[in-house]
Amino acid sequence: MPELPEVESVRLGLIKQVNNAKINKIEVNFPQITLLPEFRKTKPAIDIEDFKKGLENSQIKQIDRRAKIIIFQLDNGKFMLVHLKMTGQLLFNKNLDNLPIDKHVHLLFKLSNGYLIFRDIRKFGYCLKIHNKTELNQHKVFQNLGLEPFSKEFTHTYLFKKLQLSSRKIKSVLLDQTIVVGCGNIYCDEVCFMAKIKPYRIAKSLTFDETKQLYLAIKLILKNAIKLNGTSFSNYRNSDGSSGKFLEFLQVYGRSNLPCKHCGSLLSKISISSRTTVFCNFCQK
DNA sequence: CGATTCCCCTGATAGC
DNA sequence: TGCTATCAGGGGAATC
Repeated sequence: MPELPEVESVRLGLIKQVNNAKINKIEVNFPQITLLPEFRKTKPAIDIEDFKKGLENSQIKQIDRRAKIIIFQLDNGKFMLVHLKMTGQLLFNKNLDNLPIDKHVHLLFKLSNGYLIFRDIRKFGYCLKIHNKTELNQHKVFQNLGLEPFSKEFTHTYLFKKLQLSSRKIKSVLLDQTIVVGCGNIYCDEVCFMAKIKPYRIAKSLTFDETKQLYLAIKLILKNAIKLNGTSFSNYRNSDGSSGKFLEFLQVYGRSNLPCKHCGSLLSKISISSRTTVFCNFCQK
């Protein structure tokens, strides 16, 4: 389940592999993947030729990231947006034989230096062609996004102000991408554990100091996870097909009823925002 | 405004 | 063997 560290790892891998490569040809196996999921039923007519024409014969000049969205900047002024959602993968290899070509490969990019595939078992992800910079900046997927966790605007004070305004559970706030982007189910639980705060605490009940612990935990957990190329719990892979190595450092996620690595008591499992949530009833206050 | 629930989709797993 | 139910959880949308 790609969250910010996984998406960032894919982006960094792709920069090494495909930056400055030319997109010669694109094979589209599942045209619906070029639309946002919410439009797939109401917009059955998909102009695949327009999608291909906009992207083929261009050169990849830059690969950026906003929240969990990867942004390819092309030399023809167009952009390509990719969201991996739950099971999406962007995989590159010089040889096609080294890639997992199956029914889940929705897009095949034939590049000047190899092959890039967009593979997504559950089809929640998307790959959009963006006509120009104006369309990019005004695109709905970027509206209502909160601060990047590593931006200078994201401060302890900012987080404290946001939490003071909220009567929601702290984990719901962390999952809410309009406050600060990047944390999904895995890292929310890990952040709460590191900050020693129970995930069901009401946001505005956190003290200034607790908020500081939470703030530091968000940055430290995400930073460490990026350093280890993310967490490969199930489907996630880096762009070269390798697994992320943060899995062994997980303290609570996926460990319900197992002993807490800190105090040894069994970890609790509850549901918050319809998400499985694991925490230590003793270490977290 | 928030909380809840359902939905998109497929694979893994459990139970009968 | 094979059917059915449940779970996984990023994000949008409908409902209360």
